[in-house]
Amino acid sequence: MTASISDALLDWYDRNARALPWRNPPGAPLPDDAAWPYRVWLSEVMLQQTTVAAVKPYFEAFTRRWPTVEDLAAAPEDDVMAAWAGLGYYSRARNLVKCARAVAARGGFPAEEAGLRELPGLGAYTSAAIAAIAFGRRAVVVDANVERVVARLFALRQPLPGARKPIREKAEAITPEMRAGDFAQAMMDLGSQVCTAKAPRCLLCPLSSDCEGREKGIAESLPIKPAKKAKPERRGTAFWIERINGPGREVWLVKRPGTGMLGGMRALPDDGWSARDDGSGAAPWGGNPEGMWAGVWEDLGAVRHTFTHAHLTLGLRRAEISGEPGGEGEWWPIERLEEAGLPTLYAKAARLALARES
DNA sequence: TAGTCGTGGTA
DNA sequence: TTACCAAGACT
Repeated sequence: MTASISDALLDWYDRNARALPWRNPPGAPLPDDAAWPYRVWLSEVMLQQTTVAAVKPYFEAFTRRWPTVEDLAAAPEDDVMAAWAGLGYYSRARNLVKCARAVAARGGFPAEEAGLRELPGLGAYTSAAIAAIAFGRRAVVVDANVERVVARLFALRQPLPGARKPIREKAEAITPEMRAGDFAQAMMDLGSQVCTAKAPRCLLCPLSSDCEGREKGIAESLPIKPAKKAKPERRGTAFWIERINGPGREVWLVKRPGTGMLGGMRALPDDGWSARDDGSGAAPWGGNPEGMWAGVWEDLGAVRHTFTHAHLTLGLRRAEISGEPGGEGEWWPIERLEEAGLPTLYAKAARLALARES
């Protein structure tokens, strides 16, 4: 019975696999290409908590700019962070560089799940996925799609996260010896296109005749998840400091601390807002906005942004100065602001500031 | 274990 | 508009 589940799923995958830039066609031998594990690894890291549609342009840009893991290992971390801007979860980008350098130093990716698991940014899911997809190893690959499909297939009513252990056991039981990589990707394709979180399309499902959840009429309600906490509302202020330099204008950018929210990313200076606290309203280099440059501030309005665990209303104030703002930072030509790699929050603020200009 | 950490699409 | 959520890792 368990063997027939993987057979039915692989048959479905052979006919319905999505064509993706990082994907080997179903049933095809592993590519004999030194960059193949690199491309699998890069795609898997990018796909962590991130949709296929969002990843595609970043994957194309990264592989065009850094075709091999050695190229990425040699890149300045700042360049990689800037290239990652907009994709979110920026600790992934920091770990990406660490991992690339570790892999380049050891002469390639480990082919076994245990070796992969020791690399920065590779947890249980990603190491299993790379072992199976890039190297053809039998590995039990469990992501949110697999959790959903398995919970429904076996009518597992226990709520998450407690259900993780029985889910893993069931996933282990249906993972085939051969084509484990295709099987993993088939489970994820099924979860994203057929066995979806809302309104599963059981009529199209190759496993519907095996599905206990469907039989019992509870598939759509599974897996049971804990209620989410409400996001707090936060307020903060960012500062758009501009100067004229020759023919062009420049804006003062800072770099955020390496850890925490938007860690390591370029940003506008702000008043110290965080997911836990409102900002002070004061500029970071000392004094309140009415002090040092009394009267020079122009109120540009505010942008809204939602993070994983907070809503933020970020007010924006503008000043044009001739000296230096003080503190660490750099003047950045506004003409080339796209290249600064601002995360989306500050990209929104920049659009607001520039919409008010000229 | 539970909290932290982005973003954009969708209903 | 709001709430959910997507190929999770780390602490």
